[in-house]
Amino acid sequence: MNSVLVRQKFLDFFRDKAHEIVPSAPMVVKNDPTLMFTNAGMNQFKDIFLDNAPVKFARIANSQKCLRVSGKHNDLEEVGHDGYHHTMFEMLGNWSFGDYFKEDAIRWAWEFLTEVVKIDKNKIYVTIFEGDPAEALEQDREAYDFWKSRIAEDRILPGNKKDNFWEMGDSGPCGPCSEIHVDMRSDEERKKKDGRELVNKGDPRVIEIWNLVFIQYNRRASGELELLSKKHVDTGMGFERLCMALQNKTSNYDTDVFQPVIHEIASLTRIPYGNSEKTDIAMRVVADHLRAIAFAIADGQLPSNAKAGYVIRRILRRAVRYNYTFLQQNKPVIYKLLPALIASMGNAFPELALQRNLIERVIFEEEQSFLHTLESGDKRLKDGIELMKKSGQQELNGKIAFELYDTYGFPLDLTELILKENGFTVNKGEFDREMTEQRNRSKSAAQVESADWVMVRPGNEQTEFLGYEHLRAEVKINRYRSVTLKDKKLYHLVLNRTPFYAESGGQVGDVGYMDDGEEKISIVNTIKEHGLVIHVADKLPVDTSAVFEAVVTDGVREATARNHTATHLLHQALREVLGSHVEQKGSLVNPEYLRFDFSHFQKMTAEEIREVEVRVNRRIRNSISSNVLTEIPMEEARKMGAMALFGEKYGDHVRVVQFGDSVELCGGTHVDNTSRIGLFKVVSESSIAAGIRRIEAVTGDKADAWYRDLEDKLGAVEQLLNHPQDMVKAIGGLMEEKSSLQKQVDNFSRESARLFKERLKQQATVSGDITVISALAEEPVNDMAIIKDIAFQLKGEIDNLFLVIGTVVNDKPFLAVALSDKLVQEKKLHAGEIVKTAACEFEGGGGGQPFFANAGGKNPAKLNLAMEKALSMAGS
RNA sequence: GGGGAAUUAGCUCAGUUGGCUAGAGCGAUUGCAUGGCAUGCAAUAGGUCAGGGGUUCGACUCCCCUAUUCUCCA
Repeated sequence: MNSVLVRQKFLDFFRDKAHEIVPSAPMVVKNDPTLMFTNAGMNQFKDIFLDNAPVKFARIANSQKCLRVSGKHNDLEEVGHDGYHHTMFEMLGNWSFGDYFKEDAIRWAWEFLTEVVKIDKNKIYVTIFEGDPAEALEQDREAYDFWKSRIAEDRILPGNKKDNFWEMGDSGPCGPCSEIHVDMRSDEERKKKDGRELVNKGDPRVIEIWNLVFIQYNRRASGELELLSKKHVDTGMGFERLCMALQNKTSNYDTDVFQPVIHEIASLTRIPYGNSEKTDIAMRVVADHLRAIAFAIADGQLPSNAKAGYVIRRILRRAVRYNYTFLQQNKPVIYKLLPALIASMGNAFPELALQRNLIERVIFEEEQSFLHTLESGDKRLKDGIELMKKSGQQELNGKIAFELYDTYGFPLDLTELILKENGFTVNKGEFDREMTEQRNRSKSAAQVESADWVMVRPGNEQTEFLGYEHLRAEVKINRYRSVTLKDKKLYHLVLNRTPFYAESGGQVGDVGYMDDGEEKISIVNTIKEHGLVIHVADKLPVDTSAVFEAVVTDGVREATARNHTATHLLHQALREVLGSHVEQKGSLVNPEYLRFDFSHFQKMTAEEIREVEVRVNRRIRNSISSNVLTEIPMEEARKMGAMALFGEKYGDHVRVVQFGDSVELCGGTHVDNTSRIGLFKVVSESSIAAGIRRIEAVTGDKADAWYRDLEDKLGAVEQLLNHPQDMVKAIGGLMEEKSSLQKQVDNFSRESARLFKERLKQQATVSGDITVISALAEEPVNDMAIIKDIAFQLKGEIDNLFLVIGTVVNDKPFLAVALSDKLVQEKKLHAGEIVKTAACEFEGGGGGQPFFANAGGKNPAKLNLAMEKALSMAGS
């Protein structure tokens, strides 16, 4: 059964059981500080489990793109070495929100596996939670009984808390789970050893394919468990594993999910798959990572140097590293695999084909830059090896290996490999110590402690957002908690209603204050977390049950709104001027300025930027009123021509913001008429990644200020030039004049230097076999650069020269000594030493090379003494 | 969020206790050679040593701040 059909059958099956089929949420998580990527199917329903969002459908099923590369689930280093670990994978899941529970979940899982996709019942084992005395939890008897009626009791295995009790995090919803395992071994092997002994024992052929989680508890921050009133089902089945089982393969990579890409790698590298263990691992790594990166980029997460973007970059780099070391590819090649990936997954995920050009360019550029990193690390390591050869060391200092890794991004295993090729080893103990230290530093720096929510007005009513119309409102506190990070203590307040806009969609959160007549609490930021609008305050009100007046700082909000509306107009103008390939890739809107990142492949020309400005400003002057539609079904919004990003959440009713022909899905705050923006000015256009450009612009007062600043500068220049008729011409004339004067000055100083040099030559006295010259340099040759120049010239012209020149610049004495090479060698004289000793005379210091040195001091009156001192050292 | 590092010619990079007249390769320009090209030979131009402060007689080099980039940890 091919993979496309498997996915389809799963969704069809649950559709028949009255489940709503929803699309995969984006792999990149927005608005959840605790998570960078979707790492399980349940992520997009977290708000429902936490009871922060209403249930729209009680039964849901889908296939969710997941990425496990950071945090609790981190499989990155395992990928490729076996047949079943992945960074990105699809999770098939069915959910019940307060609807069906253990019985139906178990019945349908069994029915799907044994009747729809027809897995042999005799190869299936299930596990149930065995209980945990420490938590006072009993064995999950219910699950056991429901299984008992379907499967032989000796195939129902008890599992411990680690395997069979699922928790979302340190706190939150949790509950026992029941796993379904399939024994994929051959008949003979199965006869030899009972499969039940291999369940959860790491045997790659006896694998868990489905986990049914029964959410019935909530864990409090204190660690206590409380029973939930509404129970939920959360299941997850690894799509790739299921395909492997159904296609009777020994590895996920042998299924039709990966084989097209692996074939392509084999043909590009001219190494057949199956050639050797090492090259096979590398090909699996590349195939897996390509998928993860391509989907991440399609979901809008570009590789970068921090946070989520950096995680993506690291995945790509791991692929490049394997490609480089084991497949001998030292040129970018991974980007060439995209067509193969699109051929196998493009149907289920159209975003891949639509963004192909961008994805290829980004991957190409990243490959190139990392290959460069590897090259320079390689060079650095080879330098270290040369040193070891000279000193006869056998083992590379672990600190050096760590430095290579930590600072230059050079992987340890590559260091070890190269050392081994040269007959050396590395001290891994030292390396690990450095690594542990690094970890501890980070941990102590990133400590955030959130206390339990204190419910002031229980009932979890949704916060009503009033901010589109109002900047102040009477509000009450629903709940609050304290948050401690490092030495700072802040308070999170959730209100029944609020005029404050929470940071979202690139627009920063509102600031302002809350006042109950007794005290004024300032709100320093507003953020969104798990569907809650959180007002961040620096102190807790004395009376949390009071009625407050909540007030948003309005000048700031108005400035932000101007920038947000201007962002929409900019987006529209860019598409008109550059073409419809322009897509939003990131946006920041704050009171100061706006920043807009978009896909485009060349630097914008000055004319294009100007044209964009003209178009935006024209629309501002046309005074276009806003037309905001709320609660519009997604389909309708698309019909209106709304520019939307991929992967809105399921069943979403969206808000559409329209200014004339500019139609966007947007939850942000806007001005009611474009004329309120006043003025728009692009202040910079730059590149932030391959195929992505960034525009920064200002509006309103800030744009005024920009032009005023320019005016001031021009005014100042004009004044300096005595108000010429044509400023450009005047400056051009000045520049020309300057360069001709400069030439004259150069000639003069060259001439005075030449004269000075001639004078010095005439002053030369011969003492023994040494030609001594000593002189004071005065205007216009009292310049150390000129003196140096003359000294080097004389050194070339006179044999056995001993030259001492003194001068005074800005009331400070200077001394230069030049010796011909012969004197240095034969008489063991050293200008640096001479100058150092002589400089003591005028309270200074100096140094230099044996043949030329200079010194400076503080007391110009003693310059003569210093020169004499220097001369006295001529020896002879 | 924390640690480490980098920023030198158009590009890629050297510059080892603070003083080597800031260099190399590629590229650019010019001239010469060749019927033309690949190319070869020769010469020339090109630098606020990221920006700002400090220490010092003297800073590309040491210290502090800022910006940008890279990298590791979370």
